Amino acid sequence: MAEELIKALTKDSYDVSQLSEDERLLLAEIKPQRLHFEKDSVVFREEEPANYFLLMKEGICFNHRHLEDGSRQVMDLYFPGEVIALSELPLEAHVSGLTTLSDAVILAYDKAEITEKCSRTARLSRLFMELLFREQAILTERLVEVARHSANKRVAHFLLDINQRLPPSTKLLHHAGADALSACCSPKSLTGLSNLVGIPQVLIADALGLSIVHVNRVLRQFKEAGWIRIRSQGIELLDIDALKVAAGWESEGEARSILHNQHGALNGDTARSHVKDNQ
Amino acid sequence: MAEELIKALTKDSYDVSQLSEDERLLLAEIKPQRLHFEKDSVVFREEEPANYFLLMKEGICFNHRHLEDGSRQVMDLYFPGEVIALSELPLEAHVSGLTTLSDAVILAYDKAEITEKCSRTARLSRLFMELLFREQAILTERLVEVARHSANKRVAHFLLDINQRLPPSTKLLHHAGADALSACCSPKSLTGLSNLVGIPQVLIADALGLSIVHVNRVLRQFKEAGWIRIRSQGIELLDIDALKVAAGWESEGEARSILHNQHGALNGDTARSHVKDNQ
DNA sequence: CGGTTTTTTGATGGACGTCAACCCAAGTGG
DNA sequence: CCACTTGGGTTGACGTCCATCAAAAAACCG
Repeated sequence: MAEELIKALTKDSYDVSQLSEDERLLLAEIKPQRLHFEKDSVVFREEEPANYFLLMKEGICFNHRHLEDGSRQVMDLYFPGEVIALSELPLEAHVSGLTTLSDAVILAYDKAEITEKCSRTARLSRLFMELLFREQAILTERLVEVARHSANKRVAHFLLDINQRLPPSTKLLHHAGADALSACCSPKSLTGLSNLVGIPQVLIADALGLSIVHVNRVLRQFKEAGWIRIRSQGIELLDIDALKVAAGWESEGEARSILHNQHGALNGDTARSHVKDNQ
Repeated sequence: MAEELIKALTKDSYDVSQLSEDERLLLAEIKPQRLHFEKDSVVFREEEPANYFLLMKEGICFNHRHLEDGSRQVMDLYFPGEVIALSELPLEAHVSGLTTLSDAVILAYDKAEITEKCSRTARLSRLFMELLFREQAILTERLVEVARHSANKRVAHFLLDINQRLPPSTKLLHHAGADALSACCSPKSLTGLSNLVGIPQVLIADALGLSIVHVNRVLRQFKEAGWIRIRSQGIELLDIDALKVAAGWESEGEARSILHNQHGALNGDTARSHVKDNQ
C-alpha cells in the first residue's frame, strides 16, 4: 500500500533506487489516508497546522502565498506522483496554502509516523535527503530563471516545464493521442502536439511574478507564431522545439558534462584569476 | 577539532541541537583540511569535481554561475560559520564556482567520510536535513523576493540580509564599534551604525539580477536619504529601520504566528471557497 | 605617475505594469 | 427561451522601471 511512497521517493533518483527488505517492510506499515477533493477546493491554508506528509495521487494542485500587497505568489504546481510542499515538512504550520486545480486525490501520511520511521533507518532518511536536494536544485534553477530572464522566456519555460511534468494520462484529454505520446516520450522531442489541462492564465502570472495582462500578451505572441493554441481553460503546445528555443532551454540539467577542466585552487591550481569572465 | 562542524550544523537549529555522545565521537573523527585563500582567489570553478564538504571559517566568499548570455548570477554569499553550497553536496561536480571576497580560511571535510558517517547514524543525517530545510526556506524567500519586488526593495533587503549575517567581528572593521554592536545585538535594532566589508556593487547587481548602473542609482538614493554611507569598497548602514521599511521587512520569518484559524479541508472543513482572496 | 579597475552620471529606449474597456462562455433565475 | 450576472480572457493607451550605451570621475595599484 505504501508502494506509492516508495515510488515517489525513488522516482528517477540518482542511485539509491532500491531499498533493503527491512526498509520496505518499515514503509509498508505506513498507511496513508486517501483524500478526495473537487476542483478549486482548499486543501489547507497558510498558517494552518501541518500534520501530514502529502503525496499527489491524481489531479493537479498548487501552493501559494499571499503577500503583504495583496497579490499572490504561486510557489509550485504538483502533478500525480509528486511530493507536495516537501520544504514544509519540518514546520509546525504551513507557510503556503494548497488549492486544487482539478478534481484530485491526495495521499496523506502521518508526519510523526514518517519521521519516526526515518530516524529508525538511516537509509530512509537519505532518500528524503535525496528528494530535498533535488528540490533545491529545481528551486535554484527557478531563481536564476526568474531573476534574469524576460517574460517571454519565463512563460515558454513554464509551459515546457509543466508539459514535461504532466503525466501522459492527463495529456490525452482531448484527441491527438499519438502525437502527444510521441512528443513526450521521444528523447528528441520532435515537434509534437500536446495538451495542458485547465491552467488559467492568472495562475501563470502569479507563478512567474508577471501581470496577467502581460502573460496574455506573451501567449498571444506564441499563438500568432503558431507555437501554441489556446482553448477555453487550457493551452495546447504545438511546436515544442520552437518554445525550447524561445526559452533558451539548452537541454539544461543533465547536459552539464565536465568539459573545461582548468582547475581552481581546491584541485591544485592557485591562480589569482579575477572574477571577470563575464560580459 | 570537528567542533566547528557541530557548531555549524546546530547553529540556531530548531530543536535537534544536541548530539549524543556517540555522535560527537563519530564527528570528532573527521578532520578537516584548513585551507587559506587570499582575496579574489578562485576556490573552485563550475563543472569541477566536488570532493569536499566546505565550511566557512574566516572571511567572506560567494558562489556564482555563468549564464549563456555571458552574465553572471551570484547565488549566495557565505560568512564565517556557514556551510558552503550545501545543495551541491550530492553532486559529482560543482554547478557553481566559488570565489573569495576577502582573505579567507575554509575548512574542507572529505565528502566520502561525511556521507559514510551520516549513513551510520540517523541522527546525524537528520541534522543535515535540518540544514537543508533551512536553506530551502531561505531560497523560497529569495524567490518571492526577486519575483515580486522592485529594485529598491531588493537592494534594501540585500543590505539588511548581509548586515544580519555579517559576524560582529567583521563589522567592527572601521570605527563605530559600540554602535555596530548594539545595532546588531539589540532585538529592537535601534537605528544604528554598522559596516559592510568590501562588497563591490557589481556583486550586488549580479546577485539581484540588476544592472550595476541601476544598483548604483538605488544606492545613491539611499545615500541621499541618509540611510547609508558609501566608502571605498564598502557600504555603511546608517538607518537600519528606514531600510527595513523600504524593504518591506515586516520582521518576516519568525513572526508567522498562527492567527486566523479558519481551517481548510485537511483540518475538518470542506468549504469550496474559490481562490479569490487576492487583489 | 599612467593604467586599470570601480563608481557615478546622463540620455535613450524597451519591457512590463496599470487602468480601463470589451468580449465571450457558462451559469442562473425567471 | 431570454435577460442578467460572473469570471476569465483580450486588447489598447499610457506611464514607470530599469537595461543599455556612452563617457566622465574617482579610487586603486603598481
